[in-house]
Amino acid sequence: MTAGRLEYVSDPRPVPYRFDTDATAALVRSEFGELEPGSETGRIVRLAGRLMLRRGQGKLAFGQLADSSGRIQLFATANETPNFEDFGRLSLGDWLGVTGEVMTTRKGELSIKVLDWTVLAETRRPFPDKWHGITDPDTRYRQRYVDLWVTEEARQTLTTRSRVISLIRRWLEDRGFIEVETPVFHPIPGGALARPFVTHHNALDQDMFLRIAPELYLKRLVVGGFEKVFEIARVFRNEGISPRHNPEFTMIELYQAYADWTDMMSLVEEMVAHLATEIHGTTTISYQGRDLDLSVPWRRAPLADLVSEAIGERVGIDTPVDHLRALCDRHDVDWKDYYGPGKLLLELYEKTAEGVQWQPVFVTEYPVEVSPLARPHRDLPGMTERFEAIVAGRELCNAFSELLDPDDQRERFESQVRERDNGDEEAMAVDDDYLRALEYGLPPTGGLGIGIDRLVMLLTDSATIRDVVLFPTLRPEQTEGRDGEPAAELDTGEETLP
RNA sequence: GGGCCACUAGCUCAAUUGGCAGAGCAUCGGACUUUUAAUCCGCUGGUUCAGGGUUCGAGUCCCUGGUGGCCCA
Repeated sequence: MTAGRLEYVSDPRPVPYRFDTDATAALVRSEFGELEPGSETGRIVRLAGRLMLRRGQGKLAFGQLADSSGRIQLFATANETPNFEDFGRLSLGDWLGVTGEVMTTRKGELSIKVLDWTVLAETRRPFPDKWHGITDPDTRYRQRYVDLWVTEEARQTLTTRSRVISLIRRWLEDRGFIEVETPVFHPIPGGALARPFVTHHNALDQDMFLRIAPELYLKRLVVGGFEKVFEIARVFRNEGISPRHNPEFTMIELYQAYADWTDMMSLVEEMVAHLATEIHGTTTISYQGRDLDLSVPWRRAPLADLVSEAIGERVGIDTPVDHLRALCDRHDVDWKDYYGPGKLLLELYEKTAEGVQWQPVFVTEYPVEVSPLARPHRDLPGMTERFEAIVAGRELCNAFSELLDPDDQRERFESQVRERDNGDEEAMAVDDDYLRALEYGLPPTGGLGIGIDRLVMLLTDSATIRDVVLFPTLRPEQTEGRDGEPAAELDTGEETLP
């Protein structure tokens, strides 16, 4: 670390409080991309960014200025650049504000001839190798502020993520959906089968749960008359970390009154095809070296059919429990005594059939037993009008015709409580206020939840969710205080008992 | 939770059979008026993840722990 390096520069000027720019690297390129070698344009521009390459050349110096749009060469001369000696002493990574003339060098490289410059911030820490960057994944995620400068794919992927979310928002708003915000603190965790994070509100002296899904609040809003709503919701699930799981992740959930699950299928496939076209210009993309055809329509296949196909014999919700258990044993699936046929069928599906699907498929007809918020299938007893979209072997979304009947919903909740008593820590609890809302009447409604992180993984060809999350959850670093003492414990304001 | 692998300078990586811890880049000093990861000369820079063990001698072998990656549950 080089502390206070710029104190030794012969003419240190104070770091300004603001710096006006009127150009970016990309703007200069697009406007002057086709200049002949040796051109001088007379056009003066002001831009700012980090110095990422530097080449001293005696009475000349070259550099590369990087901003959020890209990079462009800086050209400094002893005659025309103020404080030329100091310019040559800048470190890779220093932030600069530059005023200069757009020109090309003798070799034809588009450049900014530096006519004035100022340091906007010095880097006290050396930047990573200018060619190799950072390869250690842990360092990349922990020091994303460095990674974004030295790993071009990271910058592009995370920029694409922002773009995807923006496109989704616009696409839904164009279809009459309104965006809402519902509570993150839930008194009762609900809306999904997952273990929550628990926290505590001191003034209310009450435990709260970070939401595992916004579903029940959004359906309350449909009861309240918001006919088309969506929320881009950060949700929190207290489970393991893997290439496909981050404890906090982003879902988009939407609800549409007077619609059913078939409307949700159309909506998903059209929206995803739209996103692929906007991002890639085509609905046929490549993911992890394999083609992925996102063109509408996607295949539809009942869950029981896919299981039957995978295990080579016909099974369904009416297959005897003993036989389903035997099949689970044969396919190395753990089961519990309280599992009914629906749960056994789902476990078999997840073990044998889900991962082998590559092209998009709507897996339809989920058992009532494992779908406590979905409406019973209009034709098939024991089934619900629920589907998941599987793309590249992974769940992309979950959707259904919403369960409307408060009496049925209460029974489903109570069945969940029995599962919890049996030891299933992911089972739901009874939410009386939600039942009260249903008693006021929820109209026929289609609901849908999409995992944004996984969607962005598909659209950016990312192998791990950590590559599409700016700051993925990591174990805390062993930190030290300034004097090498262990860092002070965080004071939570919690009163401790004597 | 289980298995396998990795961890060496700020970054990227070497180090033969267990035998003086090295290079490139960055940093720092110097040369250079058209460079393109510039080039050239020089100087710095190490708790080899931590602790223990074996040994005349450990980056290397053994044990325990840490962090990360991949796979499985």
